[in-house]
Amino acid sequence: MIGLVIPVDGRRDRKKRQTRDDLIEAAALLFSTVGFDETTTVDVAEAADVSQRTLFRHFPSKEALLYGDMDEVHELLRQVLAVPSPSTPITEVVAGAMQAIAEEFDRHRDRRLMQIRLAASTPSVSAYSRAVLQASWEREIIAAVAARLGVDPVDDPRPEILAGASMSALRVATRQWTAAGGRGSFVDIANEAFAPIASLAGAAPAVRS
Amino acid sequence: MIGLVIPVDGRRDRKKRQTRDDLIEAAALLFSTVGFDETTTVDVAEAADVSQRTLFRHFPSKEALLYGDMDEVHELLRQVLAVPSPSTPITEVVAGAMQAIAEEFDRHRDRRLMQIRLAASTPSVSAYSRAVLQASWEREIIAAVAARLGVDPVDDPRPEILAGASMSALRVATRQWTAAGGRGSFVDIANEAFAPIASLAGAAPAVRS
DNA sequence: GACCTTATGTCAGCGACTGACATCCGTCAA
DNA sequence: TTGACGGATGTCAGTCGCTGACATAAGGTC
Repeated sequence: MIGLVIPVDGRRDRKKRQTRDDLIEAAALLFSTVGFDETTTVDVAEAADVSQRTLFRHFPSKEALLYGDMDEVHELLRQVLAVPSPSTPITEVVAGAMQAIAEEFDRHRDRRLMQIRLAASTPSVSAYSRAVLQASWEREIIAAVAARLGVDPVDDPRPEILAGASMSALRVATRQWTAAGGRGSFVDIANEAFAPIASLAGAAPAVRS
Repeated sequence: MIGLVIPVDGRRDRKKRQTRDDLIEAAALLFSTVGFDETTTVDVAEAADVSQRTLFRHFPSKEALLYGDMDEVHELLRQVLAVPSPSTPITEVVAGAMQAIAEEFDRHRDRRLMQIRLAASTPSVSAYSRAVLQASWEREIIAAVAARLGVDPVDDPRPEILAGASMSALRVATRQWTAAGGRGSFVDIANEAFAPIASLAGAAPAVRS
């Protein structure tokens, strides 16, 4: 009976969530079978049995629709990066972020592989992945590293450099993962790609002039 | 008379080049005064006294039009990164690339500042800058570093990590530059942002397992 | 001067995305 | 239960980036 104490989202919110999920699933199916550019947003809307206008009320763009289930990754990142202990080496802070993302990718292997493959073959998707998704993850990492170092990320370039390096390692890992046909643990691949950064502990001294 | 030996581009090529330049200049003026989103491609085409169709024969997108003069930067990069001496530390390879880009930005200060400001305020421009422009520079750096290390950039993540870190430093520098109102030497700002990477010489051991 | 090439104009059209308005249906209070 | 409110959706018309197809004009070549 405990669960009932919490007023679970009402029917309205559930229905909204449902159409959103329907759209994401319909898009995933069509994009992966027909192709991203070959599928129109009207196609997706009809497959989800809603109007195109509704689709664009739920997602700001066709690309955002493809990555509609990425909120989870962002939320995970935020949790993992929250309150980094002042004694934690910064390389471990970013390593934790990489680990969290990689584990999530392993958990949703098929979906993530599909998205990575589409990004590799479709320029607009690739741009969105880099400039919107990865950039937002990067900002989380920058904020966390800056907080851990006690510096202002606008003045001190180190948080952003470290975050950028990590995102590069992540991109290498995803490329290797798909090259291997998605076989094996992505966590392992990501860890190896991240190794050159992990081994930097203690490097990168202060740069104040 | 020596110059005449070289068959300078004929009238046709000169005219083509001219309309291309006209489009770039018309776009720069309109984008910086009216705004990027507020200016239509038809507006730019008319300001350059050509048809919209001609505009899209010269540039693949509105964003590419804004950055129509970036070929030079890419060409510069390619030259600076060509044939890195086997004795050059890799941090100096990327430092040279950063230096080349920064000097070019100082040479075309006003134009670059305008582009950076538009990227900071317009999402689609920001995405293009990151995912197309910077990504292409990154690829040049990756190739050069990989060649210098004698490794395959698909297997070894270090070239891409180093390139990604450099691009992050560049982004920090451009942000600091515009925050300072574009005053001062961008080369100096870029050098300082790059310092944490420059001081890594010798770090990042091999990662082969 | 005839012939091919190529840059440009014109036109029609597709598809992503948006504002405006109507409608329908949860929600909640009377 | 009912009725009022609000938010989710549908419909419609429109803007704008971008493209294919075809015609034209001008440059380059023999």
